[in-house]
Amino acid sequence: MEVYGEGRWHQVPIRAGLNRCRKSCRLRWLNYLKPSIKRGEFSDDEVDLIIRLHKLLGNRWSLIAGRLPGRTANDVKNYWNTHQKKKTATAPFPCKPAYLSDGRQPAAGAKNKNNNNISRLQITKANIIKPRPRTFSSKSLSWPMKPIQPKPNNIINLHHKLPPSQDDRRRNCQENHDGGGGAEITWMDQLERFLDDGINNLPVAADHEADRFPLGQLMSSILPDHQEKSVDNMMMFEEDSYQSFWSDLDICHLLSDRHDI
DNA sequence: AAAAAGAGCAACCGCCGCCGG
DNA sequence: GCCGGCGGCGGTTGCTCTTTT
Repeated sequence: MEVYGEGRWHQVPIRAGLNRCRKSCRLRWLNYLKPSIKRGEFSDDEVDLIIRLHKLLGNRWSLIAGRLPGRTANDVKNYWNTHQKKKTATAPFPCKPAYLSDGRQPAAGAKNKNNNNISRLQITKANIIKPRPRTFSSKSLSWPMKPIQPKPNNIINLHHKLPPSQDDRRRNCQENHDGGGGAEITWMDQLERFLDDGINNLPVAADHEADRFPLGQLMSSILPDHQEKSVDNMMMFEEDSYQSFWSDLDICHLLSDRHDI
């Protein structure tokens, strides 16, 4: 029996006679119809994990959902937008006040053109870094903090520690299968290990200062050539270097680019 | 009981990177 | 190098149900 669906979504609406595009079918399957999807309320453990992962990864819903068996990115996103956003909305950090386009704050109960509550849609936006998945290349790699220019070999080292490509992993598997390779710890293994072992140590309501440690730990675990201390030093260099580090060094891309391998 | 407001969630939209021609 | 098709993602919208007034 031929199978349509994952990998062949364009066939699904045709075969099923549905007046839907491939993307709608895929979304419906992934978010609702897939048998492995877990319904119902989030458990305390799941909520705790979401908070910790969101603290670490930001709005990378698919990545967060990947650590929650049976939960979809949409579930996690909806949960966050409806439950956690309310909680963080009152916190002084990292949220900033919501304003209308004219600079005023929305009046209580104010509606937009779609009759939706403005307070719901323009609720204080968390000041979260939003890295986009991007291929790591010599062109895209930039170093953010001018006072500490990396030595050229730092960049080289960084490249050497990039997550392996699919071809690399295939090669490694083949080599290991052929008896040529040892028990190599892959980049993804390191991330998995960090998430499994280290995530529980992340402070949920940590202040700005405490945020630095797990990131430094993560950095040094992914990029062993960088000493944790130096990573922390770099991050303390500027007031908002925490942001700079994530956005400009694009470590999130390292985390996200290959998570589906 | 009815209207208004709030909340939850599935679906839509636009953008992105990858890949093959 | 360019282009089009594809899968995938995050942000946003709109519908529906529930709660409040």
